[in-house]
Amino acid sequence: MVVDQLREVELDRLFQAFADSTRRDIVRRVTVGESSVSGLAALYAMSFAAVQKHVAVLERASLVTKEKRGREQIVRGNHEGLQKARRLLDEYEAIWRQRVDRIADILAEG
Amino acid sequence: MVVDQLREVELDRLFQAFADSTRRDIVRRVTVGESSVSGLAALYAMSFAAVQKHVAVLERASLVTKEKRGREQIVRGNHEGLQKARRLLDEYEAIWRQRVDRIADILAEG
DNA sequence: CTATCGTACAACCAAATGGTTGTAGATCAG
DNA sequence: CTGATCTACAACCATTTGGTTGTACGATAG
Repeated sequence: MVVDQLREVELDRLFQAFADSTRRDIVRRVTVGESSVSGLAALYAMSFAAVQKHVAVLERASLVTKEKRGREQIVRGNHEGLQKARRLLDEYEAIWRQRVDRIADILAEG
Repeated sequence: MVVDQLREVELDRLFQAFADSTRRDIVRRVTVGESSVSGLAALYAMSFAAVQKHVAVLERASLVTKEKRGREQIVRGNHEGLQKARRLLDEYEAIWRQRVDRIADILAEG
């Protein structure tokens, strides 16, 4: 399925975005309350440009949105991306539970 | 906290492991039913060594276990790693919900 | 015993990642 | 207007990643 290829790329980006502790921290912070890019940059021991790149990665993964306000760029958490990741892991868990149930069935038969 | 640094590295590995569609597929398959490394390798349009590396990444992330059986190496899904990832995303969702609730409270007051 | 199978691992390569510095354009404060 | 602030983006660099091929070795089948 062609559609699923898109979905796979989307998931690649999603999990890739989560695979860095600075980015996870940014998601946490902007979910609690919005912040400018420079506001975020002040929190980490790295350059502004580095933080800017992290925000860009999160934006591409739909985990965060950016909105211009004056000369600042306001970053906010985006629930949708989060839900997508959770839903996938839920699927995996469901598969796992099915397997456990099947084994339980086999044991019950024996 | 020093302990949390370990946890962060662990999470890096976990999400990094999920950030590849081949690896997600492997997790799905070996969760449904165990498989040898060569059995898995036969499924994908890449070399045995490449699949071997993917399995190693999953093993390091505790998403999969390997066990020698004769000359084969049997790969199985590991529920623990999956749960860890889900729990983290649950945390994020909880933070989000708190925020939404807070906004709802503010609106209720107004 | 010998050939084959399944695995491990090293060496190599191209591309992506995570960081840097530097330059330049808006926007705001005084 | 001038200077400071916030952002964007390019160029560069080291390391990691995802793939390859080739070699070696234990376990199994005939």
